Amino acid sequence: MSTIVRKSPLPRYYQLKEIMREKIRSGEWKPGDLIPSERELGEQYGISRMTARQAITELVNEGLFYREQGKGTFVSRRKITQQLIHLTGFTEDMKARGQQPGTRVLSAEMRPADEAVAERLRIKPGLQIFRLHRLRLADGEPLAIEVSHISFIGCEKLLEEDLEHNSLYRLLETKYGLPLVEADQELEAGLIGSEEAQYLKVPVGSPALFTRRVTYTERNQPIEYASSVYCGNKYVFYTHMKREQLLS
Amino acid sequence: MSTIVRKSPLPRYYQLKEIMREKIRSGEWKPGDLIPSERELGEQYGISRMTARQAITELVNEGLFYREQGKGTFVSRRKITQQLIHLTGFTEDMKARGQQPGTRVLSAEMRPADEAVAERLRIKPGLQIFRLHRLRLADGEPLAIEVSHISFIGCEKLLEEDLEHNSLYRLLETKYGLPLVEADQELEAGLIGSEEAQYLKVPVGSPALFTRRVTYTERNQPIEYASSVYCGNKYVFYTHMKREQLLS
DNA sequence: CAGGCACAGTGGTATATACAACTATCAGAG
DNA sequence: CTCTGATAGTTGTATATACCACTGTGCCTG
Repeated sequence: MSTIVRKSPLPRYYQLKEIMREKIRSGEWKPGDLIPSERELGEQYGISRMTARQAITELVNEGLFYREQGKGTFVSRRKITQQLIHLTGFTEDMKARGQQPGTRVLSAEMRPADEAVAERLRIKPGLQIFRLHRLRLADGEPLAIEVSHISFIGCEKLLEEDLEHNSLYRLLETKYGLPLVEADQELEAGLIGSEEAQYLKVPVGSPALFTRRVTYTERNQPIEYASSVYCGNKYVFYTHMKREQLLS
Repeated sequence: MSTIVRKSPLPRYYQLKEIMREKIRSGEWKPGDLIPSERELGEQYGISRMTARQAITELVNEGLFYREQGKGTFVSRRKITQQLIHLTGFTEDMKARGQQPGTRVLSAEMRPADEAVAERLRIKPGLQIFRLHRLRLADGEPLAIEVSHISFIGCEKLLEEDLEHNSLYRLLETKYGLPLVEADQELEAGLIGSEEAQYLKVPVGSPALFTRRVTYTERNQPIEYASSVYCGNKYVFYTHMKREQLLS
């Protein structure tokens, strides 16, 4: 069992968060399970109840747990609430769900934008853009196919990146200085086609969730148009909605 | 100035949250402003630093404040256009899309909550709840089937409402005084089953978009659990996402 | 003048403690 | 049998305290 140490550079509540995340990932704690009480966790790891409580509270906020007064704290059945109104890439999304993201690059190339893509990226058709075709895995299993079209000055440098082990979004934001501010996304139900069926290892005609997303950097500049096909029976999209703004 | 009292039924940190919200609403605290320190707030309102900190932490989580270590806590600069994902019922949703909503009530009854529903509504299994089964039309064409489970004190009065010509959400908010504040929704791709196929007039095995939604009224009290099946080829779900950003 | 250091103020982490509110269970009274 | 009350265990709220990490200021030294 992992232990929590004083000397570690990381705070104790953070260490406990990671330990509990791992218990979910590994399946030791399953959805609906009652987890040990705050006092129990504190005692078990040699930290105070309030510190354990802080770790739990943050995971509750992230949607991994829910509490019921007088009864205890439980592992969520739905995995995410708040977090997903936030724009996340596949990598971040999977981590938030407690699954291990994986990627296989099927192709990466520069090529001219066709009309549909050009319109979404607000560029002229025929301009050279970076096109990335990836198979996405969760815990090693094929989950989705994603085609990204990226357009910015110098985007051909992406050809030299290792996109199997790096998050595209993280790269854009850190190395290329392109903050991803917001995105418009469409979701639609459909059926798996023959080409996708091979990659995803499911029968043709299985349910599929199609998503199309335009991601914007600063000044509402479109930078990516991505279209994905998720296996319908392996992926649930979560969203959180608010009725009215708290502030006028 | 408002004060925080011990006798109040509401917790102190909650009272302070409301006070600070009001300061933002009223313009006393403007975006970018430095707010008083945790110690200062505690002293000012006669509560401990940790209690003040809890109030601030929750407002940070809600995006109203951001903290900078060593400097202080500031009012967020971000526009409050955050709530781009509006919580809407079917009626409002269709109107926003420029289509004519229609409804056929298939059944409306009181009956005991099964385990799955009870958990989502955070009530005990077996409690009597209102169950509404509706076929939803857009411009006269069948679009979706929706089953709503509603639980609040006096919900049996809904049996007498005309729910073919009134929006359920509007009724709850206006007549029953139950504001619908937010909702968690799941979306998943699937296939149309035989029963649904008849109502929706599409072949069995057509693509379908399944949604499950828990709607909350004040104080995070779940009030409705609705599960819907949309014809996959007639409905697209739109969402707008923002990236969580460190403002500084 | 330039650089460095001390200091005060801020949020960040952590503990110990106490009681309230709520839930489930069980024993006992009626 | 049913109802009541006691009880133990849970999360929820609240306090007091302590020290750490980081930031800005300004004084002091070189």
